[in-house]
Amino acid sequence: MRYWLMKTEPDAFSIDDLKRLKKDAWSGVRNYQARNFMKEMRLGDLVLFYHSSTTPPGVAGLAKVVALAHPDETQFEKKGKYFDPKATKAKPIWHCVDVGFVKKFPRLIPLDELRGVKALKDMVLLRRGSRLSVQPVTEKEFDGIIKLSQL
DNA sequence: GCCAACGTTGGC
DNA sequence: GCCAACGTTGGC
Repeated sequence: MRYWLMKTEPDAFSIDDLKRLKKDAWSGVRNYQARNFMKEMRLGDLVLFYHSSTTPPGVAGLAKVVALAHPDETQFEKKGKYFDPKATKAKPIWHCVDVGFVKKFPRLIPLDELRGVKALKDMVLLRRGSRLSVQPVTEKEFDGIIKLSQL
């Protein structure tokens, strides 16, 4: 079992949206590194659900991988924001996993609070200039965040 | 294959 | 809205 963190702007898709839909495809990722991490995901992997561009930004809840990486349909939608003219059905470029709702944390854990926690000091999220929207998280980091969520 | 220009991310 | 960081594009 591995652990991950995935960022989203809650105006576009929030933990409450996932709760309502129960599960959804994590479409729209257009960064190769982030895509490659999704390809590594296995069923049941747990995902920290991160809200970005909010005041404050932070970890909002927990999701899990419910479908392995598959072609991201939005790359084929000509009128869509995520259309990629280089992609074909035979040779898709972008893939995404499906994530299922697990829980919304009783409180949002602000980014600023994560910075102060020793066990989290090496988190990808906290590295300077890390804009990666899909990131691996170590078990130690994951456990640390779960603990914080219960404070 | 270099690298300048450009676009995007995301905290502040 | 600003801007630092950094990925991508495209001319050469």
